[in-house]
Amino acid sequence: MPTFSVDSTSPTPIYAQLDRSIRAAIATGELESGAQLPTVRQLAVDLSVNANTVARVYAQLERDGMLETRRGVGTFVRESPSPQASRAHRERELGELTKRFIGDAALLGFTLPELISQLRNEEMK
Amino acid sequence: MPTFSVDSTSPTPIYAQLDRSIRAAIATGELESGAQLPTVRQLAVDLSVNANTVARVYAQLERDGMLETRRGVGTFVRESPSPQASRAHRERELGELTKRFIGDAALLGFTLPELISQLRNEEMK
DNA sequence: CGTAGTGTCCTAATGTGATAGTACAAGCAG
DNA sequence: CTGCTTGTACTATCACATTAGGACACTACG
Repeated sequence: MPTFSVDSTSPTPIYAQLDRSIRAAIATGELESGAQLPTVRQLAVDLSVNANTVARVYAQLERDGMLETRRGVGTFVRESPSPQASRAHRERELGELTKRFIGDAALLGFTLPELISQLRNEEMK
Repeated sequence: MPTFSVDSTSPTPIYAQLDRSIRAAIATGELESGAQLPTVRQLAVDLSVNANTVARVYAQLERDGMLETRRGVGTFVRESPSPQASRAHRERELGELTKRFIGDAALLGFTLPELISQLRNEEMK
């Protein structure tokens, strides 16, 4: 059972935090293909947020092809959640993402080795 | 002349992004003690943001003791902003950055180990 | 003095995020 | 079928973020 977390005091909207949490959980393998996510109502209780907020995140992730929902059954991780774009395109996008990540973290005073160990921590979760 | 940046398409409120940018600039020494910040109106133009939004961030940072404002003169970095106070803030921001990085990369189909090796490559440059 | 530049304050309007509550639709087990 | 659980849809309400525009207070400078 995955454990998502949101911070209701953060200026970042709850839906955005939950969206990233779920994407990250899938990316790290914490949520495997076909795994069932908590029900809308259950996750709402666990996170102390409104069920509508959870439902909208699930709906958005389904629109994005990450999840598959079956009415009356539950919500599951899709088999092939990553639609393959061209390799070159993906590499280029990743490069930009990485550059931005490093830049933002550098503004906070973090160095590259610290970022790597941070990702390792995520890997261990 | 520090260069702050905000992303109006991000779900994170502009005021929060700007707040973070300024704190980061001070924390990293990019903005030294006593340095003058851009004027409220000028920064608003630079960032394509409303002057009220900038003014409120400045006011908030002054309440937090980071800045000092002098009417009719400008806004300046306070002499001794405590570096310890920003540590928890930095850790939290790094957590959000990391989660976002992983989530965005997941959209491209990249997994955590791939991200780590990507950062390793950057390290070698 | 007058002027320009600065921060501050105010109102109004719009859009979004989050909530509560209710109701409906689809699947499964008895 | 009945009952339960699931996702979905809708209204209404509240709070906040952002914008526009204007007005005011203070300071430096000629």
